[in-house]
Amino acid sequence: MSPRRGLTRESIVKTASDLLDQDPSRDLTLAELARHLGVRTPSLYNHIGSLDELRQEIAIYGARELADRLGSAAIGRSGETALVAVAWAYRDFAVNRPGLHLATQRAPEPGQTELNAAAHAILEILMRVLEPFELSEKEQIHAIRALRAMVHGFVSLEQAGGFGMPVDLDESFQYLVDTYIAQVTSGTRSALS
Amino acid sequence: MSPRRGLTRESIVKTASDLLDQDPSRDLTLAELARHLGVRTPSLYNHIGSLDELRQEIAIYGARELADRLGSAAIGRSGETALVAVAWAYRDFAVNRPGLHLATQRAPEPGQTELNAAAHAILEILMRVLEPFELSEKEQIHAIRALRAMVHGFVSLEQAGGFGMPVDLDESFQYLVDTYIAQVTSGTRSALS
DNA sequence: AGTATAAACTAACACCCGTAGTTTGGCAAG
DNA sequence: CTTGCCAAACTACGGGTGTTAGTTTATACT
Repeated sequence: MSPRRGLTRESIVKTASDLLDQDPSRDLTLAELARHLGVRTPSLYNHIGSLDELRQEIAIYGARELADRLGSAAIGRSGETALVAVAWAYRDFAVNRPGLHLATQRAPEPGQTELNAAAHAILEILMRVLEPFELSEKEQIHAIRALRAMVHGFVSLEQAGGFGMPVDLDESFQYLVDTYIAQVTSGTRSALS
Repeated sequence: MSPRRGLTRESIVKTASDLLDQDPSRDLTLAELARHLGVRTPSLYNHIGSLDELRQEIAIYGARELADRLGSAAIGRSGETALVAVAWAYRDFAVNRPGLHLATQRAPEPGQTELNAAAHAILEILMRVLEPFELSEKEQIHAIRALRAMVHGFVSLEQAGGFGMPVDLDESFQYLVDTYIAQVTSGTRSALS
C-alpha cells in the first residue's frame, strides 16, 4: 500500500497552517509535516519546490484569508462602524490563527505577484472603508499605514506575550481603535452611525 | 595555535547581533557564527548552553539597548517633546539595528527574569514620560499599550517591506505620533512645549 | 616549577532539507 | 479487458546543522 495517497498543494499548505497554529513559536519542518500527512518527506517535493516556497505559499494563503475576513467584516457597513468592524476582524484573525498570522508576516519577494495581489486586495478594502472620511490622497496613505501599524502592532505584541499588566486586552484594543477614529474624523464631523 | 582565543559570552552575543543586522532575514547559525569568530562550532558551547539560549541572550541584549536609547531620549525632556523623542528613538533603533530589533521580538519564557527586567525598565520609562498627562491608572495602561503597539507595528511593517506606496515614511510616522499625542492630550490641555 | 582549570579542539550522532533514481498505482486509449 | 503512460509515492544518499563526549593545551595560581 502506498502510492496515490492523495496529497495536494492545498492540503499540504492547509495542514502546515494548522500545525503552525497549534504552536506558533516552533519553526515548520518538512519531516514533521510529512509525518502528519502519513507520507515520507521526499514525497512532498512532488507538490512543492522547497521549504521556502512552501512558506511563501502559506503566507499567500494567510494573506488571502485575511483579505476575505476584512472584506466580509466591511460588507453592509460604512464609516466608523466599518472601521471598527475591520479592526476587530483583523484582531480575530490573529487570535484565532496565530501561527498563520505569524507566517503571513514575511518580507515579500520582488517577483511575488500572488502575495502582492493579496496585499493589494487588503489595501483596496482599507481604502474603500476610509472613503467616507474624505481624506486627501496623501492623508489617506498616512491613515492606512497608521491603521495597519496600530492593529498589527497590537496583535503582534499580544501574541508575543508582550502585555504583562493585568488589564483587559479587549479594552486596550478598543482604546486603540478609538484613538484612530478620533484622528481620522478630526477633519470631518459627518461620520455616520 | 589555538586555545585561549578569548571568546566571551558578550563577544559572541555582540558579533551574532552584528551578523543579524547585516541580513535580518536569514536565521542565525552557530556554524557561521563560529566561522566569523575564528573558532570551531563546539567551542561556542563553552560559553553558551544552546542556540536557543543564545537567541534569548540576544533578545536580552536588544531589550537593554532599547531601554538605554529610550531612556537617553527622554533625558531633559517632558510632555509632548519627550513623547516624540521616545517614539523616534524607538524607530531609530529598529532602523539602525534591524536584526537586533527583530531578534528582540520573542515570546519571553516564564522564568526569564533578565528579559522581564529589561522589559520592566522600558515600561518604567514610558510611565515616567506619560506622567505629566495625568491619566487614570487604567488609562495609563491603555495608553502605554497603544504607544507600544503603534510604534512597534509601524517599524515592523516598515522593516518587512509592508509599505509599498511611494509616500514618505518619516511623514507617515510623524502622522502616527501626532495621532497618539492628540489622544493622550485630549483630556489635559496643559501639555508643554 | 608544577598543577588545576577552563577554553579550545577532534570525533561522532541525530536530525534536517534536498536530489537521484526506482517502484507502483490509476487513468486513458486501443 | 488489456496495455502503456505518467505522476505520485518510495528508498538511498549527500551536505549541512545543532549537540554531546572525550581529548589536548594554554594560562593562572600556588
